[in-house]
Amino acid sequence: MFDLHTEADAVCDAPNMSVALSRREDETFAEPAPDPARARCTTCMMRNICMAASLEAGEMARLDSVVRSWRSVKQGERLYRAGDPFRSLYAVRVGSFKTVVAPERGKETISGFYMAGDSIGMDGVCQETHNCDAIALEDSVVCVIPFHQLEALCREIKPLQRHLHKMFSAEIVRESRQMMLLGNNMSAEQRVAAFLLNVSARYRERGYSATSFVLRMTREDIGSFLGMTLETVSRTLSKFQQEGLLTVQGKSIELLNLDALDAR
Amino acid sequence: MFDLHTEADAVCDAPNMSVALSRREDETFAEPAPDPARARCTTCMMRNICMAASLEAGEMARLDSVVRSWRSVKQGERLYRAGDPFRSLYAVRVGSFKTVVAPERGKETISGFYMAGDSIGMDGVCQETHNCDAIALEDSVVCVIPFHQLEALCREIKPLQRHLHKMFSAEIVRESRQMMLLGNNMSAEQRVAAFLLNVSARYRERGYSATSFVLRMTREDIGSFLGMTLETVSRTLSKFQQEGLLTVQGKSIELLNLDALDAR
DNA sequence: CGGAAGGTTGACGAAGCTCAAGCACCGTGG
DNA sequence: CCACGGTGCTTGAGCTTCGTCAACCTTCCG
Repeated sequence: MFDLHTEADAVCDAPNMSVALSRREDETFAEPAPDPARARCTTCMMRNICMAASLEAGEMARLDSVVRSWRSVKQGERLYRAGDPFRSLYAVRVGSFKTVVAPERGKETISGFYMAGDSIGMDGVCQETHNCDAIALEDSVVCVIPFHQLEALCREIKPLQRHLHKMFSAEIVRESRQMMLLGNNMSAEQRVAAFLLNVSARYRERGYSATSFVLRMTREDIGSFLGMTLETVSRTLSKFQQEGLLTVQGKSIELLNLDALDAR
Repeated sequence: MFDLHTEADAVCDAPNMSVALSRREDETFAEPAPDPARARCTTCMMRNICMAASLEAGEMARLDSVVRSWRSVKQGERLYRAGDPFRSLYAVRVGSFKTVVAPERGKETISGFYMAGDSIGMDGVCQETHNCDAIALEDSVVCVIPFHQLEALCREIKPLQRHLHKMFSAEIVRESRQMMLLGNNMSAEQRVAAFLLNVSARYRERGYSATSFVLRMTREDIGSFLGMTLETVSRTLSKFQQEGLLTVQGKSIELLNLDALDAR
């Protein structure tokens, strides 16, 4: 039921997908029997932007043997919570997630949005404890990548080690860009425009339309991510619509003028 | 001139240090002759919070053999610039740095402050190009850690690999905390208080006073880092002083009530 | 079909930005 | 030694943007 063909379909149809997935991850379970239906990097649609990127066939097969299980997470459910022990990285196979950081005092903040092909959980390595909640924005599926095994493999496969380091570093760069967006020399309009262009670019990378897409998150999520209120997000989108930069209908967005958005 | 004893002195006297350091890094130079005066992790005051943390003696010696050179950077000079090819991580041995990200358009932003024992440059891994400028806030010295060699060593020394991954992850966590601080549900007062407490804690970790220290950066730097103007930083500090939370005299700060600051 | 969650829009106020003026500090050069 | 200029810091006044509060609408799902 999850062979190459239907898997490809599932990925392509990700936004509407609601296939019932019954097999659950059990990370403490020692050595599950080989399962022809389990995750396979070698055939995954996301292999070029995921952990396996730039590996040769033989190396990818070895990675395959580490990524033995996947897990399905329903909309609104948590993949992990802050404080959970860290054991694995997760590669989003289908669907999308938000990560939420909650300070001791103060309101919780969305620290990132992740879509198919992105990896989640790297924040957990340093204290061996997850540092945020990861919540599914829609019904989703992730590959489970046991971190100790991945580290062991990285000691043997240089390109995999290199790739893991690049993933860590890319997350650092992504966050430092986000910090720049939040640093108050950027107006609400600039932030929303930058956010839309970012989402657009990521859809494009994945082969979807760069100009017409559905935002999986709420206005409140966007506001939290961009450091403003949901009202301001809403007003800004309305204003952009009035100016003919885009059309917005609830969560559906159509960008009409990427250049003008970029010029903000 | 840079043996165990004077090195320890140099670290302790970091803020006032102005020793003339003449030997420069030459990363392309293949195999410099062993130099008794070069950096030594085994005897470095910072070894417990730096790259070498948690290594055994033998392992540390191997790391030593990779960290063969250091580089001195005068106040205001750049350790590297955005766009420079990435080859090495740098561990701050003496002094302190700020990192500055500049977008295509828009004002540049301070993305971090780094003091002795911190490592800089992990943002460069993902594109093999530095992603920000690193500028010395005072006359400083860094250890040069050629990244390819470090990766090679990580494939052999598991605790070093683990430590490198934790450093990456800690940088991610640090940035996501900073993003939370910038997300606008925090007032200027809360941000400044959190900043001061953060600096305080880092001085404490390094054995300096947690309540009395000199800020090496300008008000403008702080403002950029915290997402506000230098005027607001100045006003906030003045207000804290009026309320008896601290005394401020230019760059010299004395914290009088850590708990009250924390309660902001 | 009804209720809850999410989204839009308006009115008002306040936090913090901008602009401006003046002061303190420090290294340089006469 | 002091004068001087530059950089950084402080403080004030007015203004703008965006947050807050509130009312109402839309959409979705059980």
